Amino acid sequence: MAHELEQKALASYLEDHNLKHTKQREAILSIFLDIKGHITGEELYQRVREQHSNIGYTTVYRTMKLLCDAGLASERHFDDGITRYEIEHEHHDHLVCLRCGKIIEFECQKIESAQDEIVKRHDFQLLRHRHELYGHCSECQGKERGGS
Amino acid sequence: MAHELEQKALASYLEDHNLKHTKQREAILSIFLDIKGHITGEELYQRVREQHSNIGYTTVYRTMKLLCDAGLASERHFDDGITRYEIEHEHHDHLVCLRCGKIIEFECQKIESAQDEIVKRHDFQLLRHRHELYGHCSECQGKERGGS
DNA sequence: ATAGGTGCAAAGGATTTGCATGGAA
DNA sequence: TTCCATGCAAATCCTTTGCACCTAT
Repeated sequence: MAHELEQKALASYLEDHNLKHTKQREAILSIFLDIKGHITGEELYQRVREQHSNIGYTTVYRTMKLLCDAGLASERHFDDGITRYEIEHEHHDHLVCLRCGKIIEFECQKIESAQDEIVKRHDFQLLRHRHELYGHCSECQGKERGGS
Repeated sequence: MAHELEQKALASYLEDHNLKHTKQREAILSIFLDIKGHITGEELYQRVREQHSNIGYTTVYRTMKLLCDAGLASERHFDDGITRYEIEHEHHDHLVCLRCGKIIEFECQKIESAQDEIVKRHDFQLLRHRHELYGHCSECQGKERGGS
C-alpha cells in the first residue's frame, strides 16, 4: 500500500475516535498525498472522481476536514476565498502568484521573532498567524496576463 | 457638513468618472466614516438603516466598492470569510482576537524588510501582502469563551 | 432627455446539512 | 445489530446581478 505511514496514522486516528475506516477515506487520503502542492476541494474531487466515480463531493469535503483534525492535512485560505488543502508539515508561509496561481512556501525566523515582539507589546496570546505575499512570480513578470 | 474633506474627495471622484452624486452615497460615506474600526457589510447596512430605512443592502455593497475605488475605504478579509471595510490609511497589518473579535493594527519595519528579502530571493514582484496574527487579547485571556 | 443609480428579488459560488440508505464494527 | 458514513439534493451564507423604476445632470 502506498503512503503506508499516513494510512496507519489515519487508521489509528479513526480507531481512537470510534470512527470507521472506509474505502472512501483511504482513497481520498491516498490521492491527496499524491499531490505535492496546494489543492482546492474542487480539484481534489475531480482527481478522486477519475478513479472512484462513485465518491461524492460531500465525502471529499468531510474527509478533508477529518484529515485536518487528524493532523495529516491543513486548510489554507488565500485571497480568492477558495479553501485549499496541503499536506501538514512544519510551519511556513506563502508567496502567491496572482497571474499563474503558483504558490511558493517560505519561512523566516526574522519575521517570526518580530511577530513575537509585536504580540508581547500588545499583551496578546498568539495562536496562529497568516502571512501571504501576493505578486508576480519570475516567470509571469513579462506577461500581460497569465495562464497556468 | 461632517467629513467635509472626504465628501469633497468623493464628489470629485464622481465627477471625474462621470458618476452621479446621490444622497445614498453621501449618507453611506458619512456613516462609514463615523465608525472607527473595521466594519462588515452587514453591520454597516444596519447602521445605515437606522437613519435611512429606504437604503438597500445592494447599495451599501456597491457604494463600499465605489469608496474603495475612490481610495476612501479599503476591504479586508480575515479568517471568518466576511468582508470588512476600514478607512483607507497608511499600510499596516492586524492582530485579531479570536474571542471578542477585537482588531488591533500594527506596523513593523523589520517585517517589511524581511519580506523584501524573501521576495528578492524568489525573484518575485511583490504587489501586496496580508499578515494577520490570531490569538487572544489581554482582556480575553482569562475567559473560557468570549462575548462582545 | 439620458445616462447612471437604486432596490427588490433572484441568482451565484463554495461549502454544509438533512435524510434515507449503505456499510464497518 | 448498531451506529457511523455516504451521497444526493436542498439549504446556507455572503455577495452579486437582472431588471424595472427613479433621479442627477
